[in-house]
This record gives sequence, C-alpha cells and structure tokens, in this order.
Amino acid sequence: MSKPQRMPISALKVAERAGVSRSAVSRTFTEGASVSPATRLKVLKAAEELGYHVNHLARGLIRHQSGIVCLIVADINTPHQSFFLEATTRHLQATGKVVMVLNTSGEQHTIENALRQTLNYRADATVVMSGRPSRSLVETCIHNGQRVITINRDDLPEGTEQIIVDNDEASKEAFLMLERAGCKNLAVISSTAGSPSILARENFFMEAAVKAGVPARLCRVGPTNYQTGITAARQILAGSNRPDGVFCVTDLLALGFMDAAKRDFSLHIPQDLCIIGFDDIQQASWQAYELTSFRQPLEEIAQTIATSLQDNTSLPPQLKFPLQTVWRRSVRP
Amino acid sequence: MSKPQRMPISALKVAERAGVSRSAVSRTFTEGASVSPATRLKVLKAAEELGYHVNHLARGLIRHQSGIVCLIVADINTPHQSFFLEATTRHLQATGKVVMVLNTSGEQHTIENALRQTLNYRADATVVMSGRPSRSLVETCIHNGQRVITINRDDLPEGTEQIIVDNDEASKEAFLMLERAGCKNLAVISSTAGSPSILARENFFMEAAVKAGVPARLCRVGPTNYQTGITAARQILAGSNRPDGVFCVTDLLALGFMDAAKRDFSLHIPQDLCIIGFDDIQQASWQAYELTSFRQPLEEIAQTIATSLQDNTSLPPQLKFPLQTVWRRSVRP
DNA sequence: CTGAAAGCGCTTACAG
DNA sequence: CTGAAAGCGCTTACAG
Repeated sequence: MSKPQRMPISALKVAERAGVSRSAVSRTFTEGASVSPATRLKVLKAAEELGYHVNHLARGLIRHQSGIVCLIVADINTPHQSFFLEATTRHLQATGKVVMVLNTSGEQHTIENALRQTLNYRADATVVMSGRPSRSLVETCIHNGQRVITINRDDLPEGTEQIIVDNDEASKEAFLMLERAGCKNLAVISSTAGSPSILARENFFMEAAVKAGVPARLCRVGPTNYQTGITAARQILAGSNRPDGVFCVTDLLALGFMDAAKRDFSLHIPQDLCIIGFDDIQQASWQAYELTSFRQPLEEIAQTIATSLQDNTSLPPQLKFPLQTVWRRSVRP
Repeated sequence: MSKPQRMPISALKVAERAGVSRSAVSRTFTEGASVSPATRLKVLKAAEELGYHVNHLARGLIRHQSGIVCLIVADINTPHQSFFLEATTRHLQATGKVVMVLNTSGEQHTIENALRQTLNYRADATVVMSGRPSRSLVETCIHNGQRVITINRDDLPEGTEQIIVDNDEASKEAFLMLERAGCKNLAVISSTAGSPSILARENFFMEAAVKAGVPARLCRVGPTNYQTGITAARQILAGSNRPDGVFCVTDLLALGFMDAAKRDFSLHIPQDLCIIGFDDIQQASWQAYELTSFRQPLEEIAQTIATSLQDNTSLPPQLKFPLQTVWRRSVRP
C-alpha cells in the first residue's frame, strides 16, 4: 500500500489472492460466462482490493473486437460538428463502445494518417465526417473487417455505409419559402469548401430557382464560417442589384451575413431581406438572430449508428434522414 | 484479391511473403531498431502489398504504453469545450498520441465509468476537464502508473498534475475595468454549476468590490449557458436598483444577458450598461456582441500537455497560465 | 462449475 | 544484422 505499484495489476494476481484459477477471474468479468456465485464473489472482492481492471488491449486482441470506434472529423470547434461529436460519443458510450477522435485538418495526409490509426487500433468501425479519404485506404479498412460509416458524403467507395441528410428536399423548400415570402431577387451564400453537402444545397436551390424563373446568383468567397458570411454580405449587398432573399448553405454563414446586413447596411430582417440558414445550430435561436433554418437530426443519426454497431447489423447502403424546418423570424411568413 | 479477407493480416504473413523472420518485420516498424536497408525494403514491400498495419493493441500490451490518452469532458457541444477539445486532439496527434474522448454528463456514475475506461484501455494519461472524480479512482489511476492531468480544478488528490488559469488576477482586473468605466452598481452573473473556476471568478470579483466599497450582488439562476444569461438579465434588470456594470463568469452567460438587455430593456451597451465576459469564445467577437472578455490560452495549454506527454516529463504540481484580456466594445474605455 | 493449455499479435533480450 | 524463443494479459475450447 505505501509503495505505489508502477504496473497495473493483472488477472493472475487477482486469481492468486482469491484462491482460484485465472480462468475464473476472466469468467467473472465476461458477460454471461458460467461462474458460481461463490467464486464470483471471491474474485470481485480480490479485484476490488487490488484495484484490478480488465485490460481491454489484451481482450481486444483475442476477441478481435476492440470496442473502439474511430471518428474522423475536422473543425471540431465548430457548433455543428461539436454537437454531432457530443451526440455520437454519448450514444456510443451508452452501448459500451468507446470513441477515439481523429482530428483532421482536411488535408490529404492528415486524413490518411487518421485512417491508419483506425487500422492500427483495430477499431470496430470508423465514422468518417470529413475529408476525402483515398479509395484504397477505405478499402483496406473494409478488407480488414472494419465497418466504415460516412456522414453526408456520397463520394466514397463500395462497401461503405452512407448516412445522408435530405439536402435535396430542404434546399427546394428553402426556395419555396423565399418565393412565398415574395422575394424577387435571390442569392445563395456558399463557401469554397466544395463538400458534397454544400454542393447539393447550392445545386438544388439554384435549380428550383431557375425552374421557377426567379433570378438567383451564387456567392462563394471563402471557407464555411462566420467571417465569410460577413464578406459575402459586404460584397453582394453593396451592388445596385441587391437581393431581397438569401439562402445560406450553413447557419454560420447566415449569422455573419445577418450581422453585416444589419450593421453595415442598416437592413431590417425580414422586412428588407429574408434569410434562411442550414443546420440549426444553437446560435441560430439566439435573440440577436432568430434565424429560420433546417435542423439535422443529429440525435437520431447518432442513435442509429450506436444501435447498428451494438447489434452488429449493417445499415442499408444509403440511409437518408429528413431535415426539419425550424421557423423563426428571419423570413416573412 | 477477389475474396475479401475478414481478418486483418498479421506480421507473420508479412514475414512469410518477404521471406524473413517475424522479428525482422517487427523491427522495420519500430523506431530505431536495427534492420538492414535490404530487408527493410523487402518487408515494406510485402506489407504494402498485403495492407499490413501494426496492431497497436498487441504493441501496447507488451510495451506497457498504449499511446492512448483519455480526455474526460462534459458539454462537448459548448464553444469553449469544443475549442479545447480541438486543440488538444490536434497537438496530441502531432506527437503520435491518439485521444479517446469520454463524454460525461457530470453525474457521478458517468465520470466513474469514464475513469474506468481509461484504466481498461491502459491510457498513458488521462486529462480531466469535468466532473469531480472520486479520490479513490484517481488514486487507482496513479497507482497504475497513469498520469492524470486536470484542467481548471484544484480539488483533486495528490499526484495529480494541475493546470489552472489565473482566474484570480482576471476577476480582479474585471472589477477594475468596470470601476474605471465609472460603474457604481455592480452584479456578477454566475451559474449554479459551482465548479472551482466559476467559484473563483465569483469570489475574487466580489472580494475586490467589497474592498473598494462598490456595491455588488451575485446572481445564479441556472446552469452555465446562454439561456441563464437571459433569465438573469430579466430578473436583475427589472428591479428598481438596476446595475450599470456586470461581470459574467462565462461568455455564454454574457451573450444571453446582452441580448435580453438590448431587446427586453432597450439598453445600450456600453452607454447604459458595461459588461464583461470570460473565456473569449468565438461568438464574443461577433458583430452583434463585441464583448470584452478574457482569453484562455488553450493552444498553449494543449501544447504543454502534448510535449509533456511526449517527453514523458511530468508537469509541476500546479501550473498556472495567465489570461489575456481582450478589449472590445462592451465596456466604456 | 472449474482449471490447464493453447493462442491472439506483437516486441525484445539472447545468441549467433 | 538476424532468427528462435519467451512473454505481455487476456479468453476460450477442452476435459473433467
């Protein structure tokens, strides 16, 4: 007790103290193994006294199931991503998994490294939220018996389980909302990121607009963040042909756009300008904004992933979730 | 090639294909082991062809170093926490570690479970950002040769390496700033969370106020979030004895307070009311707020943790980082 | 129900 | 530089 032991204690030590075989201690810690109540008690007592904890590294080694799921994600510090991360870790933990987060900058080599780690640690599954992993590496994951689940990207190889959100539907709906509000001159504020989701939102909105014969322009002046929203507003609102209805491909863009519209151009929302965002991040509901937006069903997605991993039953090749439109005050009713 | 292999391939297979011993393949993948260029090349080639990846579970088992560091954190979806998470994962990965995030709700049993996982996976270290882990479990971690690093909590057992931020200094400075701005009637908006950081901020501000003889009251009407800021404002600004200077223990509280002050009470900031936040989250700099605040040196903290883990040299028992005051427009100069 | 034994995939002295 | 062997801490048929 007085001299701290440097090494974790092993099942063998517990067995010795409890006066049973190492098999017995193994059994008392594995779900549904057959141990008599008496020996189980002895083992539990000894384990408690010694501070024993099953070594999941060793267990994973022989069971070929590490219990680890890797999350490959970029921009963790962004509201939407951090919400998803929170939901995913919570649900996965509830089913006994543990999540390893691999932070990628979106550059090719960092995401390759992330994929490599997922392989190194023999993760049961990897969830890809960012980046464009090389086809070959993803294939290696799958060949290794690992499941790979992707969120909002449809550009990945066969064998991958894809979860997507109905960007199509929502973007058309956004157009309709603006049209109903009487907007005659539209703009979609996007970013230069070019991810599948972003592209889909741009495309479906623009398409709906041309189909209806309403003029709409597309604006991409930087990465997907608040500042780009500001820059876009300054650029697009300064011209003579000012839009009166704006669809932002992301709430962060919308919030920046609103701030610039109000402060730099003294525009009133929704009277002078209607605006719609996407993702329904927390800040969208703040009193300074009250942005109408589309909510991604993050809880449901995380839940789906967790139970699918728990039951070890694979998802359909492509699973599409609906978005929920959240009406607030940035669009005239 | 056509029939996908379910199991990851092992070093033995690589050795066979390369025509060397398994030791040789092990050596080519361990830093600084002695292998001739020739055999290394053969091994690398075979590994590439087979899609081999060292099993870190097995490696961790024999090296007694998993390469994993656990982050125990609550409220991941909060701006401040998600920034810290981003910085930490990034820096740790850069030094070859991988981070496992354990999402705790702040309830006792969830944090105990998290601590247990950190033990199960034989993490090299655990970084505690939330909750009040039981003394005994933390001691078990340390007994097991694991390092435990805490952020902004000074209430943990011996052997723990504590990183804190100079709440003392900053809170006093906050008072001084408000005093210099001519505020005569102060309030500190806090929460019911009662974490060491929050308590420290309250206390040092209040202390400075009474010492200077300026009236100040303390308001705690809910958890540490935006909504509580709103509630606090509605409560405190409605009375006859309205404060003209407010210190919010967190930016999120401040942002909620500002929104309510502006919208529900038509107050102008900083003319009618000066307000100071804490943490300097991204939203504090948004045009709708321009909140003056204190920045936590998250990058430096993450960096410090990473290099300390890399060099395997322990931190001083208590390491204190200064805060940087970020002037914006919510306080009269 | 229980224990002795084999084996998971690796690394590291130990000889050569 | 290289290989055969021992061992990390576990689990799981296999007998009893």
